[in-house]
Amino acid sequence: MNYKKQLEEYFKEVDIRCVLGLSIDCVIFGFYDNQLKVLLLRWKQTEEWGLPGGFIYKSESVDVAAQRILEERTGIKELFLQQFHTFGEDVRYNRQEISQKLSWPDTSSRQWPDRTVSIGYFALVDFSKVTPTADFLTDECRWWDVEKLPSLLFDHNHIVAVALRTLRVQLSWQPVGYNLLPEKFTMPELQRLYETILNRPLDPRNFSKKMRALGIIERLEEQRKGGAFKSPYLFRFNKEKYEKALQEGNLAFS
Amino acid sequence: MNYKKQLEEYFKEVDIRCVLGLSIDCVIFGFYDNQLKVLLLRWKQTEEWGLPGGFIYKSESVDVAAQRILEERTGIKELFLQQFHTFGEDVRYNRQEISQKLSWPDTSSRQWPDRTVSIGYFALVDFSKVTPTADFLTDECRWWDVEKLPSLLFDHNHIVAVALRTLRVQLSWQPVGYNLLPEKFTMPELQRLYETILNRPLDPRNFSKKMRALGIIERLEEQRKGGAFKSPYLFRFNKEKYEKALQEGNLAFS
DNA sequence: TAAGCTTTATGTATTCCTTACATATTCACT
DNA sequence: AGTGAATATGTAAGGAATACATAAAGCTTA
Repeated sequence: MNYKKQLEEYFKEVDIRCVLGLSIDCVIFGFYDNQLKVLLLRWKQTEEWGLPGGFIYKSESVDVAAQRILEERTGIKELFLQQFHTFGEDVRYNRQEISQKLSWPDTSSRQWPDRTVSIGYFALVDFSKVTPTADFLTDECRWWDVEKLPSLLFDHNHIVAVALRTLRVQLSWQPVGYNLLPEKFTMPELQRLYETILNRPLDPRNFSKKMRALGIIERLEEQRKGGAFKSPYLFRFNKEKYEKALQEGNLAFS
Repeated sequence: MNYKKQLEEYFKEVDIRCVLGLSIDCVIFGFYDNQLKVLLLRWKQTEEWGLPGGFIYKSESVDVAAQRILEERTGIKELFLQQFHTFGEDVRYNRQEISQKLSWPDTSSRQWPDRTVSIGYFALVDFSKVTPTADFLTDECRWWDVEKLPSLLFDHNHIVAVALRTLRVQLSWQPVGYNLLPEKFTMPELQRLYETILNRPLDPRNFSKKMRALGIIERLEEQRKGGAFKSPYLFRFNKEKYEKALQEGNLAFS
């Protein structure tokens, strides 16, 4: 089988070029249709889904590896990317089960150690800018509603849960959410984003007041037409003001 | 030289028993004399200081390894211990320089890869409960004022800086500071702790009000005698109330 | 083209939290 | 008994968070 051969080659390459026993897993968040989405890959010739991930070259910074993996496996460049936790349980998952599910070739000749420690990164991306594309290891790549994930490979459900918790905490600290929206967005869109991530309804008057008080977004004259209702104004995130507010410490959101 | 032999043996053991290319570094914070302290070790036959650290057994959870290392190298059990960052730069430090400084034996025969990725943990301990003790790799173990650290081995100054930043953020989020104080403490002691970590003065009336409003400490009838001044009341941290407040989300401190 | 439906935009009163600020008290020491 | 040093504490003002309701806009469709 061609794929199996490819996989063997890949593992051989990894064993030679990469740091043994370490991997990177990326939780890529996007926002669409008022839902927080996660980008998942379906492994070739299986119905098994998992997070995009990969390995670290022997003389490569882990941060750079995370960026590279993200780019290799999703085509996304320049995004909000942050390390959030390193997963080092002694038993992260049933290795035999995984090997079976993915029809992995016999790995007994590999250099790879029994246990893999994985460094978790999460990314926030503009949903509209991503074209999910499967790569040589996978048959399919698509967004999944974070609330409706299937049972994932490895300990990836757990990793997503930790990433999500981290995202929630971060959102209360600094307005990272902008990274999930296109350049121009409306106030209701922003509110939906917050409501979705924080998982609770927010009052539109208070939300608008608070967001505008932060002084890091600016209202454009443009409005978004097309809906069967009053056209909302468009806003834009102002990075300079954001950096300034960051330095001055006026950034908390509760 | 006996020590050099010991070191060789140790490295050999590590190569056999431990996960290759991964290490753990612990930043142990204590509080004394109104100063935030960090526990450092001086390597044998050198004047070089570094963080306590170690390696992970092949089938050991990284969290457990961190606890074990802490216990092995400081005698401390049961403490607040938390993973805060994984350091995976391609060049974390000048390896040759380190090898020279520590008079390491020739390591060319080792299994160990060129680059080590280190998982950082920070610990908060009751200063009075720790008896700094050097181990077989070190000549001396003592507390250093976090503001007056010497130039440390590896990238340990950087690791301490990141740990400190994390601690500051955490302190604004939840009252982790209790872990740095003995069971009974006075309000001024608690205030000094916060002032030290946050690096700014706080108003005693407001501080007391706020702390008591959190509802997680209780005032005892006891007072601390001995100073040439009004005896302060003793307080105790109430863990049950704390857990409850945590669940209800009433824990932020700004 | 008018009515209807849906969504957006917005102000005010109340409460709560944060901040600023000064003095009386206690205890040991002399 | 007086002194010095640290502790304990209340109140007023300002700012932020919350609760709450209605008018206007834009498309649909009758």
